[in-house]
Amino acid sequence: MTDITLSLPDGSERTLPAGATGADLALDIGPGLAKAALLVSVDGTEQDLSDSLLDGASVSIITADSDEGLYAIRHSTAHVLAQAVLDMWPGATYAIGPPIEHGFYYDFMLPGGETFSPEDLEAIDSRMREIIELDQSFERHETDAAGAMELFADHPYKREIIAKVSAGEAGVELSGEAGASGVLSYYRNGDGFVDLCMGPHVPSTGRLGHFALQKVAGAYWRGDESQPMLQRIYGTAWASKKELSGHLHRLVEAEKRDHRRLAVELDLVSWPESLGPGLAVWHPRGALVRKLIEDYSRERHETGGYDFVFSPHIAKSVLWETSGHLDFYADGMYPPMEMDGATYYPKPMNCPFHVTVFDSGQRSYRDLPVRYFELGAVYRYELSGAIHGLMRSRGFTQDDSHIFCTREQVPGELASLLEFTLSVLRAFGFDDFQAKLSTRPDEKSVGEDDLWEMATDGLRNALETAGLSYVVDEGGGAFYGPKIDVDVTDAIGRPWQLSTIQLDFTLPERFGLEYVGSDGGRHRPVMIHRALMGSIERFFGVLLEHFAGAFPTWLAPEQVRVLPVAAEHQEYAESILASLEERGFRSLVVAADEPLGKRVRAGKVAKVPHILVVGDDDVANGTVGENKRGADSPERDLPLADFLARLDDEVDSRT
RNA sequence: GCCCGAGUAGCUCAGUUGGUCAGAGCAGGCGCCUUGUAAGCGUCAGGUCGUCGGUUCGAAUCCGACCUCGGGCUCCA
Repeated sequence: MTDITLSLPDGSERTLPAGATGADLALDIGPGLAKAALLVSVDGTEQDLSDSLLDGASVSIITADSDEGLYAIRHSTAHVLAQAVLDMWPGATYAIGPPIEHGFYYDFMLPGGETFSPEDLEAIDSRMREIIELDQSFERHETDAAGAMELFADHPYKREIIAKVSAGEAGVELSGEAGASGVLSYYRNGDGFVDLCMGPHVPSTGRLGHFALQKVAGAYWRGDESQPMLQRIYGTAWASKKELSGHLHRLVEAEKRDHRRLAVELDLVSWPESLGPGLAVWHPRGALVRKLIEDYSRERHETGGYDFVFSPHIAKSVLWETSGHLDFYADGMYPPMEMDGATYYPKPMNCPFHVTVFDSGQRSYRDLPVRYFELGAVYRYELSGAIHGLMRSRGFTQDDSHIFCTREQVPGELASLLEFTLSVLRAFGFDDFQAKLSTRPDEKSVGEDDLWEMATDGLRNALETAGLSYVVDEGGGAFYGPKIDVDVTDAIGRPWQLSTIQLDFTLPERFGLEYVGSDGGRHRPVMIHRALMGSIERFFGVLLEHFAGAFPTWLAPEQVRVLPVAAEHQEYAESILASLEERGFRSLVVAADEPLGKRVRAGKVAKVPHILVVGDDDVANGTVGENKRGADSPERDLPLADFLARLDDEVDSRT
């Protein structure tokens, strides 16, 4: 047998005996690497370490430091989960168990439709740790469709997968040649447990262990409501104990930012049970912040070339027939109301109303572009299980705009629109954006191909002009046109989809909109739908989580709290308050009925950005003591004028 | 909508195998304290234990239905 020569990532070459595996290679490079090795990448494809390497291949050893390594850990942990469950529930069958962001899941069907309880999770966890302790190896085997069908004779979901894969219907893109060649792979563990799996896996169960089972949930087979409901177990898995505990800690931190919790704690919003699912009332402090957000939005639109319009909450069915909503969006609409022999629907969108405003008179090309803006409340019938605080509700207020322009104006409008969008979002402290371009859906869409193409190109150009990074979601567009969605990343790295810009050639068509061109002829305008914050309610919720309740000074419902040290300083405190209010700062004096420490704490808990403490020295010198939110220690003897100047700067710069 | 879980004072929660189990802290009212930077002391009031029905001598506790809330239902062997 001759030796084989392999190229390594650093450009060097290494020679090993023929038949050498990835594990041999890792050991040859060094014992440390051998210990850390999980997979081997061969010519860009991840494989098991036990696979023999071919002469001339370009290889690299994959450890938990890479996404691929971490994915293998999660995938293999899911495999152990299935092993434990099938071991503990005779007659149970399993479906799929992929790695996901931060972890993994596995879907099962228990005998007799039994379900998992939280106590079961503990028992499964223990069984998994036993399997890991045994350090069973993951052995890869290959077979053909018939062999696989026999092997998984008792497991209908696996058989369905086998049928699909062997028919080349699924998995081809992702599994590459495995699906296309008709070869099916499965893995067998030390104790005989077998799972259909394209791999690769870590070498043995002993390489796992830093995991936690998190929750049980129902999940439809293939995500399809008409399919059976499977029992899904979610877990998280990491390369080290430290990373696992770090992740669990981050989950706790995220929970602390939950807008539903903060909204109640900070007395902003509440959800009285008597109102119904997803319906909130805004308390004075919450309403104040919301008003500030809306005021800012109106101000920007006013200076941004928009005209304000208003529209009713309901309209007769003919409007929704003309718009196409009843054909394409009926599932998302509230049920109709019968009145005086006519049928009315609550509006799921504002666009048809804005169209009717445009259509109320004759338009000239000299009028275009026309930009209508409305903070318009819309009602959408969301599934009850989808409702979530302010983030997802059945009624919300869009910062909605519809722009009517000529085809020639489209590129310029889109470019300036995107710039406007980003500028408004930046004012609220977001500066990390990710865009998505969604193209024509396969079904349920209207309009001619060339219109879709032109619309899509217009959006793409706007993205490129703005220099925004974006991904393409093929088939993700609305029924009436392609769109751009803009996500922001919040303070703890979570993405939130806020803005949407959608081109629409069909609504002007449906409503027969026209303008008179310079040639004296009649032309059809192009329509652009867009929302920046999307839903004001949801945007408020996102801000609340982003800032963890500590709104920047310009948005804080209470900007300054003045605390007299003792009753004798009350008068001075009130004079400070007068100075603040004179300048429009939202302020409060809390009298010395309670100890200072307690009042400071109350101010901190309420997340007031500035707490002023005033005592004898301040009365004598016209100063204040400032205890600023987030500062390490208070600052004494600050001249009032200096503090006011700082406050002005802070509000002006929106920090 | 479907699966799992939860629902005790305004908030956070305790309540062992059904039998003084209707409690605590915070918040709130009142009084004392007059305070220099994250909880001073005392006292009072607050709940049909989500709702309705059932089992039982007896239910916050067990069973059923409903309501509301939470998690999940696109991540493809």
